[in-house]
Amino acid sequence: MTTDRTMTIREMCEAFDVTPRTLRFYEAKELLRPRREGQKRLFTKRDRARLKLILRGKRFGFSLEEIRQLLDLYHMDDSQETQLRKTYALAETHLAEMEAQRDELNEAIAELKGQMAWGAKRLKELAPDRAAG
Amino acid sequence: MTTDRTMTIREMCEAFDVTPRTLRFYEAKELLRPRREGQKRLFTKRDRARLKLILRGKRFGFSLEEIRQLLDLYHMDDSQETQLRKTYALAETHLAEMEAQRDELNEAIAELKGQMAWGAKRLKELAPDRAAG
DNA sequence: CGTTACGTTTACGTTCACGTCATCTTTCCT
DNA sequence: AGGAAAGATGACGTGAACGTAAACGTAACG
Repeated sequence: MTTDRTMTIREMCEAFDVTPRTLRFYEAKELLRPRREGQKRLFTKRDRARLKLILRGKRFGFSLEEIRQLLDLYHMDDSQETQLRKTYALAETHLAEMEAQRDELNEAIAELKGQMAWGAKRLKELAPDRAAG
Repeated sequence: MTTDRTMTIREMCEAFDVTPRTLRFYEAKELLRPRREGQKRLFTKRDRARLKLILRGKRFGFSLEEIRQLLDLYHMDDSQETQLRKTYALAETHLAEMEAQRDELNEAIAELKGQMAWGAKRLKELAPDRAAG
């Protein structure tokens, strides 16, 4: 019983803090494929997993088109070997990108901390009594 | 003698792989302030440092407006204490964001590696002879 | 049985971050 | 002097990622 309830568009919006427009837009761009009950969209557990990945991808600065490609990585099912290899290769590229980004991010964090230490020192000089934080 | 040569717009473009339009756009948005020699822009070491930070910020998904705020962090000079405190507070916020992003990125990397391991296994089953990578 | 709430499609509007002309100086070369 | 090369200033165009408004369906509620 894997909490496989289907959700309405409103429920999705509240759960993920997005607008209906956004979900319909993602569907138009083929990032989501909710089932239909008549006209109405029904979002499954699978859709929720994909949406989670989409939003994460966005936070990392990937475009929706890039994300669309990436989504297949998490749904490599019974594709042909050729397709599977292509997908795998794409995954390697993106993995490298993400690791590079993480490393650069760590550098940036270190630099920023350095600047803040300098700022804290200056604040301390200006007002030795009131703490800096 | 800190390599403090000023550079023309073309030299900047080649050095950072951007277009003239981009540099003029950043200036219009007050992210850069090159000096002028008559009409012509002259980019100093300081401008180069700022541009580097701008491009990095972009890779991390910050908007130009956010980046503009952040740039002050690296140029906290002789501002008033009040201003310095505000800047410092902003830095703390951004630092937290960046650390959160790094952590999430690490998670995502781990997940992706997991998926790739699964894919590699499937490829191995399909063709035990040809290696996967 | 009206209206309120939720859902749909279609279509035009908007913001960000530039790209792409068109048109003008300034400068350097022959 | 004539002309290409580099730089400048508008002004309009563009792609991505939605926002927003109009017009419609339908299902439940008082």
